[in-house]
Amino acid sequence: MLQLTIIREQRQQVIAGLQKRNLKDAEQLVDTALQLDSQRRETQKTLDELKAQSNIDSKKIGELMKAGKAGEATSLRQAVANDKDKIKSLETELTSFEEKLTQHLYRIPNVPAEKVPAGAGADDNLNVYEYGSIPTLSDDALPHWELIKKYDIIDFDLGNKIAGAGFPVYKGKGAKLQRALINFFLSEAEKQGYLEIQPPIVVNEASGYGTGQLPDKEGQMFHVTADALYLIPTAEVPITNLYRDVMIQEDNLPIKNVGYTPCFRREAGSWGAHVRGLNRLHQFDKVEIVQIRKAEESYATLDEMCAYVQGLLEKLELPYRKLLLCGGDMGFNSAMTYDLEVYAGAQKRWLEVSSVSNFETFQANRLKLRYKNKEGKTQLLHTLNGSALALPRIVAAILENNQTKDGITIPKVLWEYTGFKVIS
RNA sequence: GGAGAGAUGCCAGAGUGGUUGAAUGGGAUGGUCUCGAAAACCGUUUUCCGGCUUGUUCGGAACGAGGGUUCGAAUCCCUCUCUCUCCGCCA
Repeated sequence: MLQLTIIREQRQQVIAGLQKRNLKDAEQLVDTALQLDSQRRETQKTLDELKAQSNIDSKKIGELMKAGKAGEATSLRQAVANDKDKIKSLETELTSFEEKLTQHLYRIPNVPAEKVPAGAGADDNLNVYEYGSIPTLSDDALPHWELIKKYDIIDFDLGNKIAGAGFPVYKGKGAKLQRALINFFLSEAEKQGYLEIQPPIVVNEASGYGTGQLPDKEGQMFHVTADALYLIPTAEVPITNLYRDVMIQEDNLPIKNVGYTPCFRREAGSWGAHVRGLNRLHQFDKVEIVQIRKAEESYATLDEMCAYVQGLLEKLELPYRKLLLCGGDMGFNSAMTYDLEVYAGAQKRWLEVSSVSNFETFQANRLKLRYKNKEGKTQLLHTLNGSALALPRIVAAILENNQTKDGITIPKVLWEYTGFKVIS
């Protein structure tokens, strides 16, 4: 949620920023917020004055009663009673303005950072870096959904039987490869100073609002209605919400957390012909890194986090490219996002395996996540997160790119975690 | 699942319906003292919203949450949430 003070003080910049997201009604969104805000303030002003007078009168009544002059208090009591009705209706009005304002602010996405290019969609993203060479596979190279059958390591039919489409079952070396990747990612993160967190994989409604999944995206989460819980779409939600309503000691900054969790996504309406095999699932595993930083260092941190994720891909010997997302392709909450995509040789496609974002104060404002600086001033912190990494597409790329006549070779760096070097 | 107890500031813990934003103790922090430290003593110590004369300023709000009674509620009433203890069940 954007900070109202910023909308007030930098109206033009906010509008211009939102327009980079290809929002046509940016100006109207901002001005409606400003209008609701000024109505709210006006109402509060009158209300406060009325309450101040009524507080004074009540105090006087108290003094008169103490002094045993109950008779003299009668007329004052009448006056206060009259004001009470006005106060009540003004309070209702104020609450309604506040409610409308909050609901409205929930609908305004974050303002993209200066470096973010304007654009409507994926075509306008900037390819800022490429690593490795595109693998040249023989003509009979198999896509991963064939390879998993050939080696019997991941079974979609079994998953379909016990749960539904998009819930694969990992077997034997397939399961071990999952476990190895998770351990590899967690160990690497720990070496970088991230504290491992194992959070619940369901969250309550307040947490959904805290990180911006709610309102709007409830259709994308599995909802346990009987208990008012949501299955998490990413570890970002529980981990970032650990710091909801928290005033952080400056000495404890920066905060660096890493967590492995299964992730659940309904992916309603996003199934198409090109979404096969592991490319898109309802449940998948992911290791997520989260950082909480002071405003002045958050962009350096964004670079640092990208560099870390890129390092993982390089260790896994996967060719990748790094995209700076344009305004129109960025998530609702983000101020700046880099996507990392690996190349899957048999599908001949780039697959997004990580998305690293700086949310600036957008989440912190909702979360009330703050710290007190050296001057004793309370300030919102910046939140950042990134996948490091999402498993299924990494597995897909490893399977496709590393296939040989004798089986699939496992990247060296994983050997100590898998205990085997080849899937055959 | 059954029975009971409770929820107050950074923590512990008071609080007859009328200067209680809140006693007291602890912690933290500034100062005095000291060569330095401890002790002692004296201060300070929540957050949100609004106004303007942007100030060591004025007003409003907050004692789990939401309602109600009252001129006035931390204090009385109702609903909800959560925590703890005991019993039952159980990985």
